[in-house]
Amino acid sequence: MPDLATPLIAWYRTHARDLPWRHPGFGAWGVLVSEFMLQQTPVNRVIPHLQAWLARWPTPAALAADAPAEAVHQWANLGYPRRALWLHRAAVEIVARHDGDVPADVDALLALTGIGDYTARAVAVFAYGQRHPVVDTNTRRVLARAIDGRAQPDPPSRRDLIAMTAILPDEVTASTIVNAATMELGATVCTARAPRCDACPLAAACAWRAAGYPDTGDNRRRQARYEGSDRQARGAVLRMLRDAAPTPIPLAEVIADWPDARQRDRAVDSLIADGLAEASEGLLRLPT
DNA sequence: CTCCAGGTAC
DNA sequence: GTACCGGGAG
Repeated sequence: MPDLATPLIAWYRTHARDLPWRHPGFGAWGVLVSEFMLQQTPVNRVIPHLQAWLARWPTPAALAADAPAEAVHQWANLGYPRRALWLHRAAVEIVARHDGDVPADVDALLALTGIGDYTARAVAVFAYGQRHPVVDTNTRRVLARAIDGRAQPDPPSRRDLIAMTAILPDEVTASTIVNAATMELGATVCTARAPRCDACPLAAACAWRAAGYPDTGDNRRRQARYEGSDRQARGAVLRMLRDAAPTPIPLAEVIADWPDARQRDRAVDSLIADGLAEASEGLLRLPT
């Protein structure tokens, strides 16, 4: 196994982007909120929303004291609005179970709503300085190329955590940097479509490069089309509720001009099932 | 068309 | 293991 940690650390020192959540003292709550927003959403779209969110709710207790509707409304057009609901639930759980302090223990973090393997370890590592493997889509791609010699990673699995652990230095501070540097490399250099291998600190050690950049196939899931999808319909319903909030909307007026009435009804029902909307007396509103 | 600091529930 | 969940930018 080649040493990837040393070149990653050296590269990160000079190439890391200056992102808000990387500033010392940003705080565990700030890190947690940023990680929720960064789930499937690019950095540049997150930053303004993150700052507005933390200005309004500087602590888990502040968010927990407001209605879920406020969280869904503040989430605006970030996408995957269940994350807003989950973040609110997590804040309530943090107040109930941890006296309002974001827990540092991975298992305690995993027990919070909306937090899985990635987010739990990201908070434990980046907010609390612990040594754990932090594995996101960028990390999986870097490891697939540098170690396995494959163009694209397999679908996420527990093996990813083992693979990442294998390249982490024993020393805690260095392991934190390697976690961040691997994600950063995947986000800015070892990208999915047009990697800049001439600028890569791992070029000398990369198995994919050594093999001549073979096209090893692509086992990733294909994303469903968005145009005309149920997701688009849900987004339209929720946007209407946000724009009207706090005023509820008569059910008969909810995206009344949507071309597919069946799909519109399905969208409303699924939003209610997710807890993102509530219906009563013929009116639809954000969750109270 | 593709991609994106994932997680949940079945 | 698979399906589902937004929206914007390239």
